[in-house]
Amino acid sequence: MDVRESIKNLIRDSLSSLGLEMTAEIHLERPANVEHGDWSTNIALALAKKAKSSPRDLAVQLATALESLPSSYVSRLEVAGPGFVNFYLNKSWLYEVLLQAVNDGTENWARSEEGSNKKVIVEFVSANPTGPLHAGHGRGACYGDSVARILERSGYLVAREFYVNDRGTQMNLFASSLAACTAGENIPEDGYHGAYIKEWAAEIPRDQDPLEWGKKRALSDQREVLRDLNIEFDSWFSETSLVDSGLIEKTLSMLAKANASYEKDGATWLKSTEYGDDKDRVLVKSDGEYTYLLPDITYHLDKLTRAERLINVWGADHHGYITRMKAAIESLGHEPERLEVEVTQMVNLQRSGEEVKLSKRTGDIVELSEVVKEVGSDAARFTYLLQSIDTTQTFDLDLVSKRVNENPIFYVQYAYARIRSMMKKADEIGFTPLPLSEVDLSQLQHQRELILLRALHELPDVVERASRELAPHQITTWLREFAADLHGFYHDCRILGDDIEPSLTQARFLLMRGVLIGLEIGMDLLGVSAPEEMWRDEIVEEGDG
RNA sequence: GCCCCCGUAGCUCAGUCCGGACAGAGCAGCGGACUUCUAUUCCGCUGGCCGCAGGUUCGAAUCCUGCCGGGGGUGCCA
Repeated sequence: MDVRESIKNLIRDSLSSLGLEMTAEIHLERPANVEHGDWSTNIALALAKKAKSSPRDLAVQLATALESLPSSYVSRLEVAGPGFVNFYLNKSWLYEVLLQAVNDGTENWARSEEGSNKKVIVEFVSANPTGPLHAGHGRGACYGDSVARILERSGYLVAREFYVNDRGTQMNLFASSLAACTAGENIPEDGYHGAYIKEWAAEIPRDQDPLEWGKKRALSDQREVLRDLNIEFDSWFSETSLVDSGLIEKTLSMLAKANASYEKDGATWLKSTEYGDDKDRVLVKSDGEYTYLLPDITYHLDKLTRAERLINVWGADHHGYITRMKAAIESLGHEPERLEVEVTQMVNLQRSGEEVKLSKRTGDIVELSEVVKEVGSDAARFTYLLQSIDTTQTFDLDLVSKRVNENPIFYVQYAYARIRSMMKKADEIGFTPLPLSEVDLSQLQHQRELILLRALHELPDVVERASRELAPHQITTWLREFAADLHGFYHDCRILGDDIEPSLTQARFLLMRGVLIGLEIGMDLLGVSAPEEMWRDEIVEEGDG
């Protein structure tokens, strides 16, 4: 049983011995300050009013009752502040954490069954196949992939999906831009003017259709940079396929039958205002062409047949579509909650302190591939996942590439490399780790060691939270702190050496195995690599280059 | 006008979901620590009316309301 459950049970028993009904969930938290114990509960504060007692008095009563109960964990109790009861535990619970982590290994530690194999489709990027991905797409790409990894570790069956808008107005404009360029004519005013158009136009073989060729060109370009970022999609869902299969027409008749649409001014409209939208939205234009919305609704209906949860990652410029998409889903009898739209705020790219515009249509773009090439895949991913998607991000290429000492990814990777390096050394000098059961973990008494164990214990909670909140930056934050804990330990505590007690070497080596597992899991969830070694010269060259 | 996001240290950001004990970290600045398994490290100091004003609460950075400031959206474009 987890130490937390054990303590909660103690509290529950104590409260009932005091004749108090449990009305609230018992809240156990890790105090921010270590002087406040290993665990703390505010239950006395929460129940004081009901118990017609002062929080402080109630806390004292609770503590007294707790002390009369036997526990293998609790060594000391304390009533503090306005009425907190603080638990000071003996260290066995921390040693259990280490054993558990090492027993489970990277594959299984901090994994949960919370998702109980529910199917979830994470749809992200879904950029139009009309050009390369730009730096802004990188954020959604890294976020979506990391969310998928976190959900997988939380017991979901995850599919990564890319919706390809391979038909419609934008696609036609793209094709005509390419065609115009090939023919040496001016690109239409509302066409695509990016520098890549000229390059691509020059590549088109004479007998090829610009639209089909351009689509393939764009998709392969996008796929390549995503692969560089360590992102692989399970499926690329083509909008055209929805037309071919007749599903779009089917959606249209379903909406009509549900009385969710109507005809006006020669167009077909969705009654989205009935679900809180500002205005009704056009599904079929008066010229008979579909708007983007209708195929998109069809696509979402299809996804609903394939998964229980749909998670979409959209850029901030699409937030207005959430209401209409949910309106469509709900009007056809589905629960709108099954669609969760995560909106990523803008990325402002800087280089030499100068703002760089992202617009694909002005042609003044910084492509994602440039970013990856300049700062590297790991640094790019880590940087994109450094903060909550709710905040506008300033991605400074100079900072992330040149000034490595300001770049947290190296700090974390270096922590990993240091342990690897120590283990290599251990191997060279013929060190043999004892079997788990023979290692005397009570050797681990140093503050640095205990801090590491506490941090390791947090990881499953952090993963659970990241999964619940769809927030990879929780992992990033933990990883940075955990790496700091490791560096502190590494500085103060030697592992190998003639002057170190062999039993202490064994215990610390085991500790390092546990830390390695924690780092590997964290880095895997972010999709960054865990390097065996890192050398200064190498980095300096990379930073200057 | 309406909708979404943000406003916490000089800078970049955690913490806000689910209210608790003196508000944290990195970078920048200042000062220290390498005969050791990697100093890309470590330790210390400096630095905050948590945008403003009310409200709820024993208790608010966190919840509610209203403002102010910044960004984005608001097409029979995607």
